[in-house]
Amino acid sequence: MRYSNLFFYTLRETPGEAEIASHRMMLRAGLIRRLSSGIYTFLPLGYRSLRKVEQIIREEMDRAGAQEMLMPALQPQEIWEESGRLDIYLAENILFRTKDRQGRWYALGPTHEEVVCEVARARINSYRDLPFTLYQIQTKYRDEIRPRFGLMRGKEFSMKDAYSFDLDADGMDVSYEAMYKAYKRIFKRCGLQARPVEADSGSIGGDASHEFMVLADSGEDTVVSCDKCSYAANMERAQVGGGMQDVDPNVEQLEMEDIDTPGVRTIEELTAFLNISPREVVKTLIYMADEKPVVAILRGDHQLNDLKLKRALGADSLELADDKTIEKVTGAPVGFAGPQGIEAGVPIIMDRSVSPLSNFTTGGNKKDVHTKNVNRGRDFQVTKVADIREAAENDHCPRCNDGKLQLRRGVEVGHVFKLGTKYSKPMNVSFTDTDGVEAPVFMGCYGIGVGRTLAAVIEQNNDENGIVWPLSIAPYQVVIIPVSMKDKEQVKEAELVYEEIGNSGIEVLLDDRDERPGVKFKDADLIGFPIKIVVGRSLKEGKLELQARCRKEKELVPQALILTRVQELMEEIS
RNA sequence: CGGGGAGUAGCGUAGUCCGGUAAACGCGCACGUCUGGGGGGCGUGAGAGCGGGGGUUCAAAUCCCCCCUCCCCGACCA
Repeated sequence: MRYSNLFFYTLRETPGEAEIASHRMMLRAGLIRRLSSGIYTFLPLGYRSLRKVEQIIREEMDRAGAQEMLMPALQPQEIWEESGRLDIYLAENILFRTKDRQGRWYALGPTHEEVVCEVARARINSYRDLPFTLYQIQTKYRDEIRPRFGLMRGKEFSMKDAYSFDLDADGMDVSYEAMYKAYKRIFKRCGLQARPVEADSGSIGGDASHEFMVLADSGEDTVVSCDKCSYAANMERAQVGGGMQDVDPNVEQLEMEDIDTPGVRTIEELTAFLNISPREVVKTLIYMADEKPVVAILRGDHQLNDLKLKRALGADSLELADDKTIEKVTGAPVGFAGPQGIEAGVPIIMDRSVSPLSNFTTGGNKKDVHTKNVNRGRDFQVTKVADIREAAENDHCPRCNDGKLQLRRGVEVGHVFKLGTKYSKPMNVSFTDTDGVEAPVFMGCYGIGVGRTLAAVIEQNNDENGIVWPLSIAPYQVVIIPVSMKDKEQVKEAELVYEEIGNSGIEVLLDDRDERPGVKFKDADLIGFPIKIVVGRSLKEGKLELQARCRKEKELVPQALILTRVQELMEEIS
């Protein structure tokens, strides 16, 4: 391809809409263009890279034994009723829906569990028909609450989604493992450092799941990892280790005492008012779990993790209680709750870190009053002790003895789930086993955000001049720049090299624009082609300049050797 | 949806508080010219009526009302 024929543009200045590196650079390099919030056009250069990511995914999925198919984006609403997910998705307002001329409802698929189940059950009769794994690369539609960061979160986005079907849980584990391994290879080939972390399965549901995270400051998730062992988890799920010591029996339990704390509601206000550490305070939160009030208590310097609380309670829904409920449960307005004197029958869930505390300060369950020297056992009883707080920097690792937890930001590029029979039961995907008994299949589902992966690659591979594409997914592998289009010798040589390299199967772009050299160099760096050949002043000595985008050094290569040297360099940087 | 910010030429912005009579600047674009190894110089020129609608006023980018769009922080997810 010649620049003179290429549909592209680059922007000198950063469009105001872009905040993070990948978004900025994709706009500046002319890879994508926004049509509307969360909706993007892939321009030719960006689309080439996107297709390369897709191709890597295809190769690795096929290698893992999965089979590609293509399901419809437009889905009749009935199948969503059948799986029982329609209400949930409608409540979340995430579906793009439309009616046909007959008034029937359709949804633009936000995901494809329902459709794939419909397909699979048509085929599966006997245990002999299992196992298999299907996948597709499809555009998904989700009315996201907040699209952002360019390709990172869109209303329309490309996703590879795969679904495995197995006889039983063991089979499912094998399929899961195969996908897990394939994912590692996919991200590695894309030039990404992605790390699998334990994850919450969210609205897709299911038992176990891992997310593949790319560490980046711009990431929307927080990744918790151990500095000594391999433990890593999404903040949503991250456990907290450390001993669960009990109260020191030698500490004398002092008399409870009320303190007047007018207008003091938050932990910050309280610790400032009393001049004590938040570690000596117990914070009391009132939640509604499945419509019933519960009390959660944790140390003043900790944050509650509501997903963990929800799991500890085995609840389906969990939300903060409203002011009215809080008054009813504690007898005081918001901000003065304490575990002592809670309404009878309301369960109290205590975070493990509260266990060793004695004579602590907490809300007095009266307006403008806090109470000190509160003690568990004497002053209140807990229903359950559990790990319900958010992990914090330097917390103990839950898996190894001496590790400390670290918090980093990450981008979720892939997610693998063990679904079990969550969809196969309602969707009636079953088979007859060897005993002639009908049983539901065990499913897994496996997603990769294709565009998001592309963005993550740029997030991880860029410098002040632009993108530094890994060879595997660069829009073109090599760019040839004749320094002056007025120099006939340079132009002639550039054309020859362009032919030679192109004929060898390498993807090459010739910058035949009559631009000043600085412009050509800047564009090449911004778009980030892995290899650059400059035909310039050294041509007089019969030499060409060769440079990898990811390296500082340039080398002079005799004309006759350029193809060989390019091939070697490609080998070196891949 | 709650909180914060912003819509002025293809892009980046100034002007808005304190209304004032051809809407400014840089980049990009076109033409000419000098140049030709990191977004070059000089000159000439085209391009917006200020997100949309309504109102106030002698006069509105600027003040008031309504609406739309975009970005950032939170809940959601690949």
